[in-house]
Amino acid sequence: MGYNFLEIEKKWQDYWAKNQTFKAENNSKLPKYYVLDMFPYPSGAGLHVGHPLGYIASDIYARYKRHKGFNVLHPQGYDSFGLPAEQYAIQTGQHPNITTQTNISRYREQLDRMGFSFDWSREVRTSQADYYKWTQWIFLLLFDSYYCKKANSAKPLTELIAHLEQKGNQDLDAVCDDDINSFNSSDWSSFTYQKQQKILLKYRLAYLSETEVNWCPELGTVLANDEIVNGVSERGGFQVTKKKMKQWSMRIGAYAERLLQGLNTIDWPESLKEMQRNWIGKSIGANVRFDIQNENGTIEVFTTRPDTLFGVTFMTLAPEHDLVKVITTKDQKEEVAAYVEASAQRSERDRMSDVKTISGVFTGAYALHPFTKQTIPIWIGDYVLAGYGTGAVMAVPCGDQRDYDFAKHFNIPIRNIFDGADISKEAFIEKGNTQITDSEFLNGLAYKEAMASVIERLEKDGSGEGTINYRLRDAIFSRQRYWGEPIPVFYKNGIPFGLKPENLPLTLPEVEQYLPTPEGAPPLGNATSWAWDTVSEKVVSNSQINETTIFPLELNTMPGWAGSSWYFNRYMDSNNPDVFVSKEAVTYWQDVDLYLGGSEHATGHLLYSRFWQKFLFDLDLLPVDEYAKKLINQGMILGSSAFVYRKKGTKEYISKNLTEGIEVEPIRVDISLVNTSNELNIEGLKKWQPQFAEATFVLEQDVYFVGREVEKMSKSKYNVVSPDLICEEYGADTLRMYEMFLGPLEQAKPWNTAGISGVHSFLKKLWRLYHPNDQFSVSKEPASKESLKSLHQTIKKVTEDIENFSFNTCISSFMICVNELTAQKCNEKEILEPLAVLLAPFAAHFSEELWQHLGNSSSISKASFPIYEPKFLLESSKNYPVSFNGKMRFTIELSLTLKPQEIEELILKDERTQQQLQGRVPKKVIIVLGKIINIVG
RNA sequence: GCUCGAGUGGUGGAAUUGGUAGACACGUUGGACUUAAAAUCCAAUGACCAUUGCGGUCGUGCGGGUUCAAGUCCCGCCUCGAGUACCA
Repeated sequence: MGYNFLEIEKKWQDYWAKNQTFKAENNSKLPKYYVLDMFPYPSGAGLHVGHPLGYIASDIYARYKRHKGFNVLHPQGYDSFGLPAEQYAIQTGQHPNITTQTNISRYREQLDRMGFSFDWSREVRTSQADYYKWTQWIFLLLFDSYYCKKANSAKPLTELIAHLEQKGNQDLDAVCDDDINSFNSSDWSSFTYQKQQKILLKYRLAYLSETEVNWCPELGTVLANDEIVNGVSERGGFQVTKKKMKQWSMRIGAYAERLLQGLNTIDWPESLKEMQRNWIGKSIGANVRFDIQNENGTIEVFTTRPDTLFGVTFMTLAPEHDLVKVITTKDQKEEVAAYVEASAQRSERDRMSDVKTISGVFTGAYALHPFTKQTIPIWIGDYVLAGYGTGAVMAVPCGDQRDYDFAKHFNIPIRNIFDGADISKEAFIEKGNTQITDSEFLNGLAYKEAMASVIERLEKDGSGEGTINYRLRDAIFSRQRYWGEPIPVFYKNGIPFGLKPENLPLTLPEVEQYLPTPEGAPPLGNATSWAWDTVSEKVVSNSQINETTIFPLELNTMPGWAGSSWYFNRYMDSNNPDVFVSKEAVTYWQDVDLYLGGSEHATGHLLYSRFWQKFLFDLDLLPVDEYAKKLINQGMILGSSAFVYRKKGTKEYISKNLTEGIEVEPIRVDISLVNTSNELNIEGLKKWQPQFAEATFVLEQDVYFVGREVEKMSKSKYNVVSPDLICEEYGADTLRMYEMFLGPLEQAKPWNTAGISGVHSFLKKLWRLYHPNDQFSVSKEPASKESLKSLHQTIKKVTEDIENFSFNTCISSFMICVNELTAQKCNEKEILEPLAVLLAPFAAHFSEELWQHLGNSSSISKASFPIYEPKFLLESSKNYPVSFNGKMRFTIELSLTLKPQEIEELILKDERTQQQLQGRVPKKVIIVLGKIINIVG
């Protein structure tokens, strides 16, 4: 009996499940460690070999930490609301819940097969009412909070109301919509209840607003930017238009600065932090107000270069800017109207893809320079975006390339205010030490001082102030979809009210049709009985509501990121029906110590979840305001698609190396029809799809060679490799180790089974070493010095490498160790015992089996990790190996005069060397001119 | 365009952060065992030259530089990947 992985793996998976080996306790004297994976969306295609990469890595670390004496929380769950299940429901009428359940069971089966040490007793599913109850609850908290800039924290809305009652909105420093007029306390009390609620909505962190969205009439839904390809919907290819809609939004902008600063406190990949920084897009500058000539009012602009204020020769407004209508002169009216109309027609995609075309039109109006009072022509141009800054810019052609191009195009004069700069060809955009000239009080100053000076002056004159702008937009929270969390809100006279928390969850109703209603309302509009039996009661219980009336519920659902923005906290206490997470649980677990997931979530999930965490922290519901101390992005495992080449317009397929000079269309074929030498199974292909049944093949050396291309693994590309087949053929332990051996964790790499036999034979080799004649056998004799040296070298290397998440080199170390032990014919218990524990995080089932053979009755996961003891390496070293750089002539000459003894003396004498060595034996000493230059060891 | 990241044998990838480049594995070649195959084990394997021995020369995308010493640091390019896109 050899290494029977199928039997061993089944046995231990059953054992772990039965004994709940990996259940984490919420109270323990052990230090805690929380290892989290980004939970998967259970898609119909099942897992492919790319999915488990991160799970394997986190599982290795979680198991390692258990051996190191930590109480490890390593949970898993499902992000189970989402579009594919809904699409499937639309096509087939099957309830998304059924699809989701089926997919989850399949995922669970696959995950179990790989031997992950998840604590399944804490599983969460975002689509389950006992989970989304709390998602809705958090929504209500956001709805009932505002952001106080003075405290730099979210606060309950009741505090805002108290302030408004006392002082109106005077002396209030809160984040809000920008269309609020000022009022005092008596104004406030004179407002109708209706009006008061409207004002409050402008402060709530979850608020309703008119937002421009990508509307697809055919699909009856709003699309995200990445669901639109070339101006039409990705799904179906339908026309997409701009539409203003009332949408729920989240004031994530209030947290922009804290989200930015928080990045400095967490150990996340620098590239990911950089992405978030860019996404938040902080820019420091000034708002400057220009009076309009012959007109009441001002134009406010945002600029990052207030130092160039004297270089302004025109201004540009976004076509959508409110003032356009007001200031345009009679003469220009027609032209301006036409331009505004034209740019409204252009989709954002158009405007983006066509950055080179310069367009604009003069309004006929003039602004006045705040200092010189000179007149400045006001233009309209679509290179200015309504949504950023103030929707208007002061154009400084000498210092900004776009302004420069615009000025050149329309023959607007350019003023050079940079001393000695050449602006004959392009703008001078450096911010260095170049002095500014021709700028009154700024003359002779450079960028930095000029900035400060201008801002000071603007603030004194009241025509502007230093300010900070963020690119980060508030996040739209409404989706016109069925398969998502219902938003727990109802309307009275158009004013939204939150349900009472005790009435949650507001469950998703049954509908006949998953499509929008004929009137264009979201799918929830199809619910005939929704809630009115169950919810009307709850609605009525709200004190503000007239009890006899029933009010409409919100028909939109929440976006995909709602449920995933707080799930990591739920795991800490996932079965608690009374709170989203208990104080005790969160006090013990605090935060995630290690979070693993893909970098594609950089500006989505990973930003929104940080936002919710900070919000819940502000309300004193969580102890920390960053939830993940360390994050690692595992690289994607890519597929290697196979292509056949059809000669254009024929049914003739040409082997890869013969296609040169022939016009061919590459067609993807299923990779199971291709072997590792890229030879095609032609008979298989003919059966695979009818289009190939009649095909003829042009071969080279009697075989058809396919082309290969590395791309994302996907069902539609026929390049998916399932882990089940690998487990069948080699076992889960081999799969786990091979995926790690493939290369560095963070790196993207194509899947390739070529090397898997190496990892598999490593396990077989180790198995054989302790199963001579197919019987388990260990020697009780003390181990040889050589074996101990091999073992401790491996302990040292593996421990270091696990800590650095360098799992690929760990596996190399194991292989070296086993090769050495085999060569020494070592089979001592003294070696095997620690080696089994060392290997346990990687080959979990394999180690359990050996552990049992060694006579242990409990799981190896309770064993403590072996400790490296330097003495085993020291004892076996007798001499200092010394090397010299053979290329250096004088080095050789000197070394010739030094005998090994003298070198040893030199080493012992040198204080710095001794410090550096700290008792270790040097591997190598570099000596130049009789001085120790460097020691390696 | 801008911002990050990466370029090492036939292949995946190591290299203790400036110290013998190519660990480990795949593949290839040769050998052992076997009637044979599978499995297993042993040896060779960066390139070129010399192989009657020792060996020698060149080599980490390209061109420079710093250093006793550079895959690693600095300057200038080239190629690929990711993110972002008129952000004032």
